[in-house]
Amino acid sequence: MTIHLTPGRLVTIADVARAAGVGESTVSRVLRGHGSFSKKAGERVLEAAARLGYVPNRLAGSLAGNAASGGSGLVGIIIPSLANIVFPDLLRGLTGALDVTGFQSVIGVNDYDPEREEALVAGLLSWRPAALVLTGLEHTAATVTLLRAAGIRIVEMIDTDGPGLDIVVGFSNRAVGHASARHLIGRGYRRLAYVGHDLGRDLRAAKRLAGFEAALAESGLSLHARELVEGPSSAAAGRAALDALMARVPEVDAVYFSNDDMALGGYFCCLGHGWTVPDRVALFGCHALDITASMPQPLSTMRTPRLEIGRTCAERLTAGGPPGTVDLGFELSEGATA
Amino acid sequence: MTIHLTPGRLVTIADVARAAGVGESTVSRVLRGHGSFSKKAGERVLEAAARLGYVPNRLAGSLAGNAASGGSGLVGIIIPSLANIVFPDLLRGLTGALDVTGFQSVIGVNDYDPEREEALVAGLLSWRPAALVLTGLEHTAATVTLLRAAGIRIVEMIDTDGPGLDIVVGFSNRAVGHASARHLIGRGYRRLAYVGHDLGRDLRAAKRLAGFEAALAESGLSLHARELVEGPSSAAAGRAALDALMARVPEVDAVYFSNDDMALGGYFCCLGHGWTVPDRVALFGCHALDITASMPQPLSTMRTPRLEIGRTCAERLTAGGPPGTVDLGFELSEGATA
DNA sequence: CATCGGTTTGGCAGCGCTGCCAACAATTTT
DNA sequence: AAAATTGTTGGCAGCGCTGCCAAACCGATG
Repeated sequence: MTIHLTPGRLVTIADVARAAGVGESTVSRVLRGHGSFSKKAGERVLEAAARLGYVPNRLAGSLAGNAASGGSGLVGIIIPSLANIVFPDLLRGLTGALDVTGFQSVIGVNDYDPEREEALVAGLLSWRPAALVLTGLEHTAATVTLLRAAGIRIVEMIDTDGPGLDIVVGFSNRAVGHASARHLIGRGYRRLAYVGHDLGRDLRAAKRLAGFEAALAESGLSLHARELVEGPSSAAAGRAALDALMARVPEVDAVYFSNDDMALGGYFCCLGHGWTVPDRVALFGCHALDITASMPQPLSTMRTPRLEIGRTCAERLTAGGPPGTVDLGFELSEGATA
Repeated sequence: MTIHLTPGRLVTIADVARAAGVGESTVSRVLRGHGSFSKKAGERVLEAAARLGYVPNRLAGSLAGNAASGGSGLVGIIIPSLANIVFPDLLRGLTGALDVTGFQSVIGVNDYDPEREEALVAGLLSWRPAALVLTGLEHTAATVTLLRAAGIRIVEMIDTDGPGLDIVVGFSNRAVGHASARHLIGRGYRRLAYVGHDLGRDLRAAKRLAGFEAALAESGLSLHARELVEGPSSAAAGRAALDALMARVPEVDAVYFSNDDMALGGYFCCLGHGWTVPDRVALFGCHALDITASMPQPLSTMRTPRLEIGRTCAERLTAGGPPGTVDLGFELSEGATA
């Protein structure tokens, strides 16, 4: 049982109406700047609301007003993780743009688990959000059913490799992997390895690897080795994995990492062993995290437009345009490690 | 039996009641497992709800139940930034623990701006959250008024250096700074400098510096130099700042950074210059970010219990205990850079 | 002074749900 | 067999707000 610091009822629109000597509807009109009202009524309402410390109850507002039509002014957001700065970046873009338009963000974290996503979608829908933002294109059948029945805008962000439900904003992870391989091949590397984290869960990383391998195949090459670690991406995992990989297949001349934090760990591994980068081994990451630009040798990686993705999601959601995919692309960050 | 629904309208409890051949209250009772109902009624309701794809409307539920009972099942969270992994970590602890108890998190980011925090508090309160979680102890007078009037649980997290409004969960930033200085002094460093970011905005960092300087004073020392950069903490800022600092006051033998990411940037600076750490200059950070544990020389820093803070906030919020401060402390992460 | 277009206003019916209560059914007790 | 007990059930009044509508009001016009 929650202890209330101050007892009693909160101030309602009826209280304000009484205090201002007007009707409830007038208060509502004044407070939302909707419809017409006299200057005098406006002043009295504003004064009374301020004096009483009125805070509108959007729960009630949403129930009454938009029940059938629009939505509640809440936008549900589901991301797979908060541990990898990539997702807070998306969130940053989203909340920044959403705030401006008066929407609040309700977030859920599904730990890369589709079942968990399903539960979160159901939970979020119960708040009758104006829209839902999901990460990636892969969802359970039940999730899709829920989403379809909800009748609201859906955005799937980050990944454009496949059909979306409504609006899709991101970039092609396959193309990122492909371009990364092209870059490494262009630099003359031939014994390429992959170091990554849990591919069964991080499907975007899996798509990047698929694109990477496809590009290799086009050049008559194939992946020389791979080292996968359990669990999420991290510098520690990247360091340990590169360590194991190089012990096992020392002839590897370039490594593609699933993520910049993995690659940073790899770089630390090289520093620890005294290996020169990129001569002993070249390193290539993904996402261009801020940190990796400050390395003594800036990491060679792909800059993905995470903030813009978030921002664009918010815009499309509120703009009311047609469904479709927005590909925001990516950009080589040349660096000095590959 | 086929139920005809008006297109556009979502399934309501009344639809389920009709389909199951029971009353609305029975549906409500079954769906929430509240009160008593027969096994048969339970089955029919569950079947009908599943068949129709019923998703409860918590907006309506909260409105109805809110009068006496406590809150909407929404918890508002305000953090200063998403760019620094410290705050996503807090969020992770919070949402993780909140999810389990059926609460949803509504988040706001105030960019270290108290005015913005005030606006966010007002906005969040309009959703009648069951509780509000803020970062730090410093708020505008208007924010405090709003918070007091809201009559809900308030948690202020991360900082325990001062009086809180209700529940406070965190650690003493002053003590962190103090202990960091003690460590450096104990190691024999005497020409200590500080490298930090915008202190006017990040008040916790300012408190750490105050504690640091206090410890120096106790040992008859004082800060030998300081280098402050505009804007938020980042590796790039740390690198640039250490660079500038060492050019200006090369005799410095140890540097205390406002944050681990700044310290990481400092380490990169040293690597770039070929300075041995800690012999040429010792580095000490704050927060023990995962990344810094994987450095060739693990960073010397203070581990702050961010996940636990988030988790504890969630627990206290839902537990209904008395107001008070929970100091979760911190821990030296000895590392090899100081 | 009655009439008229326009503006301003308050009352009231919901929005979907829950809590309460009275009614009813299914037991058990006497 | 009647009474007392326990277990179920549906109806209905709100929760605070908004949208709609008819009424009241305004100055200006004929």
